[in-house]
Amino acid sequence: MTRVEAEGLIAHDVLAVVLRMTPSSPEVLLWQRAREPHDGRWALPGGRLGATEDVEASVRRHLAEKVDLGEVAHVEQLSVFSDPHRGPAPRRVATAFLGLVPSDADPAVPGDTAWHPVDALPETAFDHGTITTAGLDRLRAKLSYTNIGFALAPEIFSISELRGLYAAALGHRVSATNLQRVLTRRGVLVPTGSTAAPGPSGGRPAALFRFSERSLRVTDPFATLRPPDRDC
Amino acid sequence: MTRVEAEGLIAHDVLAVVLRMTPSSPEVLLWQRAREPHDGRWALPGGRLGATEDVEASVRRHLAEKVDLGEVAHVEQLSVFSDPHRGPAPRRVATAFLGLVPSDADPAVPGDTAWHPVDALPETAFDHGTITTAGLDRLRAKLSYTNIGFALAPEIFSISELRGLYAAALGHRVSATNLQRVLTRRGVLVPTGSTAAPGPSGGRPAALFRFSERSLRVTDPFATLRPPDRDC
DNA sequence: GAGGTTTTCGCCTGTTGGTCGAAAACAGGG
DNA sequence: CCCTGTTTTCGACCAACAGGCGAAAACCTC
Repeated sequence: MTRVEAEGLIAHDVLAVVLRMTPSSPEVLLWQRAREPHDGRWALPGGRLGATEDVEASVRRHLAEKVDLGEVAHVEQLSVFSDPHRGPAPRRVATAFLGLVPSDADPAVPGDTAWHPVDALPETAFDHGTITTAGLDRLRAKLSYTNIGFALAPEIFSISELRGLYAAALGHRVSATNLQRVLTRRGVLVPTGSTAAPGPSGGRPAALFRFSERSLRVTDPFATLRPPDRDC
Repeated sequence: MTRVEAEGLIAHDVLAVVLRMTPSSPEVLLWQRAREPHDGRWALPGGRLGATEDVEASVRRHLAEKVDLGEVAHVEQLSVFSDPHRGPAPRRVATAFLGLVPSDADPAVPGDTAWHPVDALPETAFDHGTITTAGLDRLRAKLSYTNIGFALAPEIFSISELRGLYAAALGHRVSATNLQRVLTRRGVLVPTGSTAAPGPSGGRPAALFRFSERSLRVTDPFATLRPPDRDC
């Protein structure tokens, strides 16, 4: 046992599951390792926690090396991964984050970095496959009771586009009727008044919407067992 | 800068917000520090992450020093607290957990340890007040869409007792009618068939219930925007 | 203008949660 | 033994909400 291990000092990493929706499937941002351990495998972006930053600042700093931070619309903490055998020695503890990139953004990425559909991941390094799944699960859950869709969608979009994004994230079909009604009733979606140009094969032009807020908010009906009389 | 700081090695602690419901208010388990820093202030139970354990195993180990682990019905990870200035140097990162103790348990605790109502906390050490609030917020949210009440209630209980626990945790009155209907419909509550003895002033004897499962489960209606046809 | 395509909107239905009041089941006192 | 007070339970009603369907609207090309 080395001196630092005896003192209980541990290397702390931050990692980000950065997701983007495509018409067919969610994609996660991975980079290919070029050295041992796990040479050649694909890993989540991240790196060491610095001495003067908290974990969120750290993950943003490391993310900036792989993707334009302006394109990342939302970042939130996921969970700590600390199994002593999650990687080869020496031991490393990682705080994982979820990052979301709107579907219309196509940020430039370094040569070792690429988007991979989550249902056909390459061989991943360490426990990064598990962490990716945890990120997607979190997104799916929050789509139901928050306005987190703002981080997947362009500024302006039609209900059809939004339905495609929700369907890709959730993995099942979504009713456009219901989606519009639920999100507008909750006040997360507001009409812009303008309409999009119809497609090449015609069709009624789609009304365009935007999210009322572009930061995370939990919507009301989340809380069953409410206080009486709507107050407290 | 010392050698270990240059290497990015950081002390990692685990902390637990252990909550218990009383008729008047939630209580959190705190112990009084007997040395600097923050000598005399009250702190959450916890300690260093060991070399051969993950964070959950670690928090259970440290918790066992303060309270009988058999009385802790549920433990889950909350969040990482990593502000470089959350305490005096040297820097420490902490993974916080939420622990729940049923209301009928009254575990023996060491002399430096005591339960404190969360609405009248003593002067707390470091950021432990903030962490306590985060724990209570998590509990309140999960009461709505999971069966987490199992960790607050005795094995067998009446609806009135359960209503008291929910009211204490949520901070507002709860309808007994609605609570019973919602929880039984979701299948988290099942009647035992037996009834309790009436109180000293009479009254109809209360039917007794128990939770169908004593491990965390997310209940269905949580997911709005369901897949079509109830399948998929 | 006719036919095809896409989106939008109104209507209906089943489920859920909130509220209220009546009824049930007990104790104690006259 | 009946009446009152107390506590719990249950049924009924209502409002809000999500899911589904089909008609209508608004565009295209031919």
